[in-house]
Amino acid sequence: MHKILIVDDEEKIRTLISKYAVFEGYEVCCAEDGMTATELLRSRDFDIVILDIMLPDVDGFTVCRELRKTKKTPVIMLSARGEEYDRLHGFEVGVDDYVVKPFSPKELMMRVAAILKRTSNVSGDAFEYEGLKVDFAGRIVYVDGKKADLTPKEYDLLFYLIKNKGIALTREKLISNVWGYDFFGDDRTLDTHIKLLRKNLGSYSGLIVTLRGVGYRFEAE
Amino acid sequence: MHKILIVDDEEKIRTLISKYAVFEGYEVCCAEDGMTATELLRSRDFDIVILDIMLPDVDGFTVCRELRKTKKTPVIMLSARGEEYDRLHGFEVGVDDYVVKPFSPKELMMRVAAILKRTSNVSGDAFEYEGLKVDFAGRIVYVDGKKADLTPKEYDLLFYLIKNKGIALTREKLISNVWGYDFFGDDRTLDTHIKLLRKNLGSYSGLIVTLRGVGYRFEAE
DNA sequence: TCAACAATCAGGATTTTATGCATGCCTACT
DNA sequence: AGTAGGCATGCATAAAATCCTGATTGTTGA
Repeated sequence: MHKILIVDDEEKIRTLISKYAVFEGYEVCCAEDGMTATELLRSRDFDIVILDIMLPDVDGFTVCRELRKTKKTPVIMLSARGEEYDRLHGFEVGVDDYVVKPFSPKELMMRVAAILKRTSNVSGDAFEYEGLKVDFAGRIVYVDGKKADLTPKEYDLLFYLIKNKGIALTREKLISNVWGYDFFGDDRTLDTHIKLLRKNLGSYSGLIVTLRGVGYRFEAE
Repeated sequence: MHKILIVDDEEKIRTLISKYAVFEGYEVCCAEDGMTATELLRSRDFDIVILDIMLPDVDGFTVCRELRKTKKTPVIMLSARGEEYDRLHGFEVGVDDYVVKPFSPKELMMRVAAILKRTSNVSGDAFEYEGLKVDFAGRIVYVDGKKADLTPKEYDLLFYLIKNKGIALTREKLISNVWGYDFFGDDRTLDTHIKLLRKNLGSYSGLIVTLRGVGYRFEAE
């Protein structure tokens, strides 16, 4: 179950979003000012934050910037109509999406779902799916609790696949991203590494799906 | 052209919205009470419904709830000022957006456009029509929730059809775009792939309409 | 009804991927 | 230095999956 933090000074808005979010099955937590939000974000882990720009004390951007110093929890900004220019500003701070007030709660929930789908499993510095775990910081792969012995290339390949899970990756894309744009090796090279990687993933080898005539796709979910 | 149903008991309101909607190029239909609206919604397909809460017979929520039993046509609710609490009630019923009276017709039209844009099938990287869903990024096709197993050609063909939905595509056009300008294969080749594709689409095979002497057209709506 | 066109079918041809093995490079250790 | 071992790569072959074709059957519209 995903945890959402809703930050807005208007009680009506908080309640509205909250209701929809609970209805969608999320665990909700609210804050009405920037300081409280920052404190909550520091002490607890949320899966996503819905953040109003205009807050009584510090503004939403500051909260976001502060958050970014330690975590990369996804952020959706709520901006009042006519604050469009903030959009550019926001991306520098690391905002994931924008919704302009007055908004449709349904649309907001759709965006939340979209972002969560994109970031689920890949929570910052680790990926986990059933018995498969990848520690990005340590470059360690666990298969059913046991360390799997991946070679550098195998790890790089797996890493790229996971980072783009659910997306059809062409052979070209894989090769140029894992090997480098200047690599002109044999096409079979990729096959071979996929094979080795699959072998190492044991029962999870099926997560790497072959797309004939296209490439591969990593499927977790 | 999108079809709108306007439901309101006040004739003045209906006319006002209607005028703007026609001006924006929508096809408009009106109802002045809940029963008529429900009947219309059942017998015909609209792209969006603008629904007043206060109606002479059943209220807007009931109409919406009834509608939701069979369709997911987007709904914009019109509520009189001071009925804010209804907002919270609305989510249970599946309302997409709210507009408080008195409203600016321009704003209403903007919201209509926003919702239509968001719900009109091809929303960026996915296509959805009833139980048929195509995830373009992942090259995955879902038929009634289940993954369909398309071959590369089948997928390419479907993709091209969807990207050009509503447009009559000649055989030549299809072949040169899906196979390549230099392909001089048999005409049966296209037939065969259409057949296989239809088979994979199951109950949605009818979306691919045969145009005798011309080619095919993908129809979603 | 007839002619034109589309749908269907099955199997051989073709394309693409998987696999196993050999090679050569690089690093670490002796 | 020399050497062993690990790793990336390339190739040959095996195994699939997918495509295409031509004959045949079914359907449509004038």
